[in-house]
Amino acid sequence: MNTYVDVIVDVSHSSLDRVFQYLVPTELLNEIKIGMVVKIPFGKGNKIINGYIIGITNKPNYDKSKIKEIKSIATNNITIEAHLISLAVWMKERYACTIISALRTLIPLNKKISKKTEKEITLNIDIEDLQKYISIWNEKNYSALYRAGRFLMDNNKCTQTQIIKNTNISSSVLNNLEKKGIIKIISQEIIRNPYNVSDIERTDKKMANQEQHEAISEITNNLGLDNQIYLIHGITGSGKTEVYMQVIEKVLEKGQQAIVLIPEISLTPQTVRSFISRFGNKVGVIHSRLSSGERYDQWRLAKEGKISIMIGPRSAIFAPFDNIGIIIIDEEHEMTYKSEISPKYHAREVAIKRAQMTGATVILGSATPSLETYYLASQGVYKLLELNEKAVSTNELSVEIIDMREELVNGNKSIFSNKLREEIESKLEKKEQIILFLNRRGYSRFVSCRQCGYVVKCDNCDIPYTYHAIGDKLICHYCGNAIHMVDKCPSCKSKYIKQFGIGTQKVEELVKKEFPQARVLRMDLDTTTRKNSFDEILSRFRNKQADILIGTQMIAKGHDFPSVTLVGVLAADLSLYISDFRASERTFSLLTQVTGRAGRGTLKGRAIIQSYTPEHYSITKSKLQDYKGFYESEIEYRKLMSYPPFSNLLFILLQSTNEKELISSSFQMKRDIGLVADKLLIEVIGPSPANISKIKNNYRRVIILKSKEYKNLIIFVNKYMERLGAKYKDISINIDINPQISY
DNA sequence: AGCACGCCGACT
DNA sequence: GTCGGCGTGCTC
Repeated sequence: MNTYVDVIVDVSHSSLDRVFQYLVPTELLNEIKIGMVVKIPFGKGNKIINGYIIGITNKPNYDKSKIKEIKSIATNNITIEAHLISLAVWMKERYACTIISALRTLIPLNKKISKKTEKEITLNIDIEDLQKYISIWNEKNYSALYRAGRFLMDNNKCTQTQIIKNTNISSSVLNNLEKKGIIKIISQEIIRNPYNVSDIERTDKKMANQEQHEAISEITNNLGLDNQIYLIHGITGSGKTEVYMQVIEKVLEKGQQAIVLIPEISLTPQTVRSFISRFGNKVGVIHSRLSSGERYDQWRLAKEGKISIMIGPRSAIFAPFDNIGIIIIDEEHEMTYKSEISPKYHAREVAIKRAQMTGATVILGSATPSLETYYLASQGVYKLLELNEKAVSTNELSVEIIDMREELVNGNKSIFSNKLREEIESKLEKKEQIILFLNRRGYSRFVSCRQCGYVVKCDNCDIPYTYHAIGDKLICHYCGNAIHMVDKCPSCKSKYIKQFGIGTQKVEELVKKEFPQARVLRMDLDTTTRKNSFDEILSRFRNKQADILIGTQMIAKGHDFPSVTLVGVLAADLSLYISDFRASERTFSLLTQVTGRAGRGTLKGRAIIQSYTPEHYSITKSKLQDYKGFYESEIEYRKLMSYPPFSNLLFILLQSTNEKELISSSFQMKRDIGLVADKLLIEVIGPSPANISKIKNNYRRVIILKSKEYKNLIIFVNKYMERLGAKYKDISINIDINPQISY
């Protein structure tokens, strides 16, 4: 009887996103397995492409005479776990992507994958004989040979790179030594290791405090019993990592594996270090800057069972483990968990799905959980575990909010309040360190009155207007409403109304002017483009080669600077009044994080938050580090406006170089969508200019579809998007469901 | 997607 | 007569 396989072909097109059947040649009968990648002839030209086996059968449901044979098994012998294939199918349904694009994201294929080799040098003669050679070389002034010999005395086994680097010889010297029979050179395959595990000192587990202990036993007692999802809401320094690690220890004892997701390794190096120092070479690390080869090595180690913990960014959720006990998502509120390229999956959602398929437990951890997650925890869908005590006693942090409107009234027009200036001077005098934070991200600007703090907002939406220099206009990005730029405050008639646009560069200039004695470092996207510049700046600051660090949100994450005793937030409002319903959430989270940088050492910490709207709840609640208070206010707003978690948003991004055509097409498309939206319970918002209305000569407009039912948005996409694409083929259409940043 | 087929106009 | 334009349709 013939054996056939169901194959997904490696071509990303919706019309090919279905099963194709192939005949298994007899010589491959015993090798073929579900999850395998095979080479198959495809199409009229019988072009050889990759195919993914997702099923095996004896009864083909296609004309037998037309079924072709598998050519061979793909190199690398990559197979995927069966449940990962189901996961890919789920991703197709959830994210309206092709199965093949889902499969591609979870297999390290289609990239140049090579095994890396390194030459290993071994001494081939006795030490005494080497000693003799060395004296001869010394006598005859063979300096390169002499240096190499001296190095080999101490290291009779080393790699070629090591000896070349340490002795400054060339490889021809090594070849010479090999010819003389003094050394042996063996080419060996090495596993690229992005983190040098052996360099990190091992540490034992710490004593858990009462709270940590309770969390650990709650989770470990229920491991494997159900697919419980936990939310650990733990304040900064409450020791979430210790809880993760002790849970993982139990998981490993059961012979199971763990996946730990972190937002971005370079931002949370300490988390990675502590995992490695606890679990050593059981840990695999995926780094965003890894080459595809390095990535493949980590993947293979997981596949072969040589590691049992995988740490990495969102893609690490696809680690090829076959017996997962726990999936941990640290800083679960971070937006990097949502992929911005197709398939636009959210790692948290995928993690929960994968856990459900495999019976694993999920831990979501954060000091400032996303509204979506905390809402589900409050509804009892997730189990909430709270860590309110500091695990390590740190000094108290006093946070003060400065009303910048008053500063203006008192004649202070500078970006520093009098209080902040005093504090900076005093800390400089005491040789303590200072962080100045200004989140100037993207092009976001808002228009505000310096007299009364009024922010000019759209009448139809609770969204501030965005200033557009072209036409000197104020435009609402949610409904497209536009008014002319105001010349005086609509609220108090003051003429001190203007758009805000101070960035970190300007701050650096002003700091140098006002505090000429201070040594200043600036860290933002512009100063960290070079490789390693990120670490360079951080370590220079940590080594006290500077007094003041000025930076954007990249300095807010879990860095430990024991000598920092003052954090100044120059303009807390910057991230607040951008055209995004998540602005408050992000502001609160950011302020909580950045103020937490002060007082981590033995000295008392202080934070000063400057704001033009100090009464806003995301600012007042961050002063008290009061997440629940913030949540209560924010969830009310979301409910009122019917934003997530009470609805789902589908962003349709339209782009074209032809502005006129784009505008008319966008209105026409809105009408087209309107014809079918009602019966799917979808509300259509827009079209309006995108937040960035033109990028690289492409004009951008957005239509937003809003629905309580996620699946209705998917139905809409599957049923109508292709048709819309065909109708409006001159404009580019991109969709994103529940994006983390508004377009 | 990507390739072959095919049905038309401009050439050797 | 035939070379090559791109519109159409199919891929196990």
